[in-house]
Amino acid sequence: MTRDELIESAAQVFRQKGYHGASMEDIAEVVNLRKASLYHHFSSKQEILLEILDRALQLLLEETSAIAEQDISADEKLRLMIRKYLQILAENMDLAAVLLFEYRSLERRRRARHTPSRDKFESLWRDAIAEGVKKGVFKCSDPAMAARALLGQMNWTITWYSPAGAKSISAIADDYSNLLLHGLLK
Amino acid sequence: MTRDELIESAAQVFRQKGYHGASMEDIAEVVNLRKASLYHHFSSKQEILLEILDRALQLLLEETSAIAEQDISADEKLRLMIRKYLQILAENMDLAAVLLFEYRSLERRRRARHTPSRDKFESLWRDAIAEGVKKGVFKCSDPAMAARALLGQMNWTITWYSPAGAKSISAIADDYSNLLLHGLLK
DNA sequence: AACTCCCTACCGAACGTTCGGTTGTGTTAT
DNA sequence: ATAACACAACCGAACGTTCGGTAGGGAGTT
Repeated sequence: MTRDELIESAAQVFRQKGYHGASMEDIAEVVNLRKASLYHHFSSKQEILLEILDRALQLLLEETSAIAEQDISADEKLRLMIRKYLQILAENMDLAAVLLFEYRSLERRRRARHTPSRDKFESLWRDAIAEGVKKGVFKCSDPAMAARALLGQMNWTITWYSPAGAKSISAIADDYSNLLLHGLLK
Repeated sequence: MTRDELIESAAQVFRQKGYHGASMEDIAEVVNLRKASLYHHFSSKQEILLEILDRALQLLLEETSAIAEQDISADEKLRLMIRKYLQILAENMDLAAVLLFEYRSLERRRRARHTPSRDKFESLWRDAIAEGVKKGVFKCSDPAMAARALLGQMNWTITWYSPAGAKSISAIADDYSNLLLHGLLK
């Protein structure tokens, strides 16, 4: 039983029941172990949660920051970042859902350790938009708020998206991009 | 101690700790009662949760549907609905946060009773956008998805908004409206 | 006024259950 | 032999819920 498998299964349980609603026995059941055995791999339930959050954020940070560093037009960059973000979200729905919805279940001290990466991630989007404004391709009075609006609509996707649904992730990404860039008005 | 005060206080605790993370004693403490006394007003913890969700949704549904029925231009209607939605969210942050983030903690049967109102609420937004498309003022290939995108960014606001922050709710509503209608591109 | 009766609101104590976590002992693979 | 891994059994604490009972105020009767 690898650490990654345990993390993945725990994320699945946490996503389904919430952190406090899920017991160590619930997690153990998924991986066919007794709950005592989990303590051979992790020191506490909180450590599992932290590892899920760190891992999920790392996935998102790595791949989107690589795009953010590219030297391409601001609107094209945003399109690519949106697509990549949604892709990772869809490919790691359990991890991502826990990252987005169980953050507050992390106790103070662990949360303090995790938060800097979160801020760094948000600034990635803020900077991408601000860059477009500076270059004269975007008009936007408050890039920080536009970034949060965009992140909000993308994050919320996880509450309704299903791989079995009619729309593929890349189709959703295109819709989001067009909506964000061109708006609703004719 | 009125039922409304209890609901409000319970929402505050649920928002802070999550449904499963909050104990009946936590709630009782806020209203200066013993936990046993709560069972004079409610039959169970689940009933409290359901009542919070119903109440929050009712607030949102009543006021936004009144706007949706008005005979005004599609873009103006959307602006008003966005403003009203965010207003109610901000004025009832505890109730709203529980509605948005603790939905899944509601057990099956109670959830089944609550869900129809949710669907009705979402269709309100979908119809508002579809109406604009039909009248030729919006261009949008998938109104249902645009509605979910909009709801996503508005809902996410509750994760970062603070009444003490720099931006007022109506300023945020204007930003969201402009972004949604005109887009980011110059 | 004095009395009984009832009702709402509340509480202390305890119930059975489940929780996260520990301990000690086996089993397996190197 | 040794280290890694898994297990059964167990612990104290906390959980949601129940129960018997108390305090106090209003209504109705005498």
